[in-house]
Amino acid sequence: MHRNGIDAARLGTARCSSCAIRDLVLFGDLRDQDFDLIHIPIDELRFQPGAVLYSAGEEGGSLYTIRSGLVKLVQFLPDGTQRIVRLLRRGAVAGLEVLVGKPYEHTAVVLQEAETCRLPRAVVERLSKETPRLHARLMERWYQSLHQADEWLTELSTGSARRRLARLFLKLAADGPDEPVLLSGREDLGAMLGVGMETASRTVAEFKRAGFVVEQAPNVFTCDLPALEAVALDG
Amino acid sequence: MHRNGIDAARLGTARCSSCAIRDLVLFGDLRDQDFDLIHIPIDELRFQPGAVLYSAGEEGGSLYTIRSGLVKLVQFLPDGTQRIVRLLRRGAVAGLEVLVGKPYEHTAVVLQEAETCRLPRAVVERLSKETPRLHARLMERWYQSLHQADEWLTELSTGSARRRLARLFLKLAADGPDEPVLLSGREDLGAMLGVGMETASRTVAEFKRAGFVVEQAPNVFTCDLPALEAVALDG
DNA sequence: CGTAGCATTGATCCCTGTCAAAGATAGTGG
DNA sequence: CCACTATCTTTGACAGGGATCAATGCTACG
Repeated sequence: MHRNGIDAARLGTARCSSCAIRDLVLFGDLRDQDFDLIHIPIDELRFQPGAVLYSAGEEGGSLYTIRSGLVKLVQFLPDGTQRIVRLLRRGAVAGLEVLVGKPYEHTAVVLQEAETCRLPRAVVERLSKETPRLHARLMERWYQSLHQADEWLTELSTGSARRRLARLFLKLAADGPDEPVLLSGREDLGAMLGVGMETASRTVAEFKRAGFVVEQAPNVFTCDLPALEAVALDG
Repeated sequence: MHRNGIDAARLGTARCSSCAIRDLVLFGDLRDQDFDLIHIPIDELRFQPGAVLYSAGEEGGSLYTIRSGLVKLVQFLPDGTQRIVRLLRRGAVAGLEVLVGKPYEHTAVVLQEAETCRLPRAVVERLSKETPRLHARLMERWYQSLHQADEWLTELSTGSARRRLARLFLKLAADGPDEPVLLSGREDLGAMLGVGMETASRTVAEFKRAGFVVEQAPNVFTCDLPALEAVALDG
C-alpha cells in the first residue's frame, strides 16, 4: 500500500467550467465568476490501484472528487480487523469530514485506477461562503454518503452471506446493466460484507457453479440479475 | 405503533433565543433578527414511547430537533425484517434528507418520551439562504449522522453478539457515566445489533449472570464498564 | 383470575469462523 | 525456458455460534 501522493500523477490544473462530468461534480454549477474568488489551483490527480488518498486520523487538508475509477473507504477496528464502509465512484466526494474540522475518518484506498480533483479545504470553505448553489451541492453529497452508509448497513450487513453477496452484485450492477461488475479480490469482498474471506470465496464459488454469475476474468463478473434478485429475497 | 401526530402533544411555540439547550440545537446560534425572516411558527411537540415522528417514504415536510428522550430510526428490508440504523438523542436532528428534496428514508419511532422541535422544511431552507452560521450547524448534523452510521456499522454490526452487545452498552453509557443505561426491549436490542431477539436475550442474561451489567428494573441497566471493555476487545 | 405481551430457556440444525493445505497465476531470476 | 517463489483463491475439516422452532415464566392489565 503506497503512501499518499507517492504515486499520484498530476494531470494538470482543473478547469471546472469545461469539466466533462460537470453535472456530477461538486463544483458543477459554479460560474466563472465564482472561481475568480479563489486563487489556489485545483489539481487533477490520477491514482493507481493500491494508492492511498489519505489515511484515517490525518488532519484533513483536502476533499477529493472522484471523476472515474473506484475508491474504498476503510475503517480499522481496535482489534485490528478492517471493514470497508463505503465505495466511492464517479461523482462521489471523499473526505467531507474536513469541512467540519475533523481529521479523516477513514483510509481511502484506490481499487481501480482513479482520476480525482483535489479540492483544498480552504477553497471549498471560501466558495461555500459566497455561493448558495454550492451549499445545495454539498448537502447532496452528505446525503449520498449517509444514504449509502444506511444501505450498506441494511443490505450488506444483514442476513446470510449468500444474500449479502447477491445484494452486493445487484448494487454494483445497478448503474451499468449489462456492464461487467468489477471486484478487487476476495479479501475486500469479505471486508465489504462483514464475513471472512473464506466465506466470501466459497459463496462466490457457489454462485459461479449455480450460474448466477460468470467470472469472465479474475474479478470481472457478469451477473444473472433475476437469479440474484431471487437469492437476495428468498435466501 | 401510533400514527404521526396522533399522540403528539403540542407544548407551545418554540422561542429559540431562550432555548435551554441552545448550544446543542440546530438553530442555536441564530439571532433574533434571523428569526424575523420567518413567519411560520416552530412547534414544540412531545411524543410518548411508540409514537411515530414520520414514516419511511413519506414526502418530508419537516425536520425534528430532539430536545430530550430517545428516538430510533428504523429501516425495513424488502423481506420484511427491520433494522435500527441509528439512535437519536438530545441535540440530534431527524429527517435531514428532506433538505435535499427526498422523502423520509426511515421510520422515526420514539423509544423514550421525547420533546422535539418541529422545523418545517421551508423555514430551514429560508434561514439557510440568509445565514451562513446555519450552514455550519447543518453540516455538523450531517457529519454526526454519518459518523454514527459508520460507527454503527463497524462497532455494532461486526464480531460476535457478545462483543456487539458490550460495545452497545459502552456506547450508551459513554455520555452519562454512572447513569443507568435505558433500553427498550429485547426485540429492539436485536434489531440494533443485527442478531435475533433470542440471541439478544441470551447474551443479556449471560452478562447479568457474569455481573457485567445489573438490570435494576426492566430495561434499566447499570454497567461494569471495565469488564465490558474487556469483552468488547478480547471477545 | 385469565389473558396478552414480553423475556427466558431449551433443543436442534445450519452457517460461518478458523486452521490448514492444496490449486492457480504471475513474476523473478538462473 | 523453466524452475521457484510470492500471492491469491479454492477447498477441506471441524468446532462454535447463532437462527429457528417451541415451550415455559413472568408481569401487567382488564
